[in-house]
Amino acid sequence: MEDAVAEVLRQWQRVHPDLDTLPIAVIGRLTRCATLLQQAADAPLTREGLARPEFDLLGALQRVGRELTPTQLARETFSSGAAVTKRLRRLEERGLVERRADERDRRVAHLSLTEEGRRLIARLVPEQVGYEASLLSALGVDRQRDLADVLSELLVLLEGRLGGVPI
Amino acid sequence: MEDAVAEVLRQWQRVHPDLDTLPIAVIGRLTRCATLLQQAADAPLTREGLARPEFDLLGALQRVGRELTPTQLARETFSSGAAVTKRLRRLEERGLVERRADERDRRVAHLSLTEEGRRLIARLVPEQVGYEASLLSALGVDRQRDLADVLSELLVLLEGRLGGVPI
DNA sequence: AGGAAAATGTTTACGAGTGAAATACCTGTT
DNA sequence: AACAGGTATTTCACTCGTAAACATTTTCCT
Repeated sequence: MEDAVAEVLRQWQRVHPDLDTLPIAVIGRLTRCATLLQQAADAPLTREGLARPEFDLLGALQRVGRELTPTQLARETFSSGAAVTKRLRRLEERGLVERRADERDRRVAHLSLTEEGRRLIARLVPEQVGYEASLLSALGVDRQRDLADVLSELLVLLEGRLGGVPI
Repeated sequence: MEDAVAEVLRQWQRVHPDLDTLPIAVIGRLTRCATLLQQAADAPLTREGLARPEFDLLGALQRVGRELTPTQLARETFSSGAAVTKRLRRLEERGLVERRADERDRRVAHLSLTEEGRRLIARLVPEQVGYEASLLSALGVDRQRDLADVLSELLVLLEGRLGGVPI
């Protein structure tokens, strides 16, 4: 069985016979897999009325286990400050996240999960990860580990090259 | 050297000691790599005032080597019909793509590259692919092939499971 | 102390994608 | 011929992310 990118590679090869198509094979498949996974993997979230970026934000608060400022949340979820502001508004309105003012520096806010947010995320994370595992299961655990390892290598290189995240 | 996801995995492990984090290792890294690559890899395109999805559309016309209808373009670029409509409007305004009416069925349109579009894409594709190759080069060609192979396996599985594209 | 510079967070204007509805057209059946 | 049903494409209303501008507050330097 052949994937959807194989035909694309053949087409490019025919039009540009001298072109090295390896980058397309890697990047094309990477972005395609990411798109499909993001669509598919969000089913448990969507049932709870959460979008993936909102889930990521809640998850960040859960996994670091302490309050975070909006800027820290932006770093932690690899997103812009403006995006975090918008997501926080929705999550605060839903009562999943609460805000505490810093008494020393009046610019900064400290965000934490409410009791309800904690309950939701504690229930949702195992469900979500389990569902993701089932999506990947056909690949076999060893093959998944191979994939995670190569991707980790690539990630180090990309983050280094593109000006990694300074602390 | 460690990638940005490794710390996230440790944090989850500490909060949910019984959680199998392999799916996060795979999917988290996959989406993070895809994001970084898409930001980084678009530099040559951006210089020409093209967005990635517009480039993909032009590329599809170039590599199949014949006219395509909007619906075929949507399939070919994995996007929705509405998105194709919007992109076509911009590309037609820029004179890179032209439209021919079907004389038999007056609903359908046939899109093709203009001479200018052909010139642009013929120049841009080798430049773009070369730039992508340089982004990946630190990984080594063999490792890139490994990656492409696992991703191809995964893609087959995902496309099969998520209701692949019937002809 | 005092003002420039930097940092934090929010707001704003805008562009792009989406699903659903709308539009226009074709095809087959009666 | 007429109509039901299906297809191709566009439009619409909406959501979300972004970059840039903004307001506020702190820090730094002299």
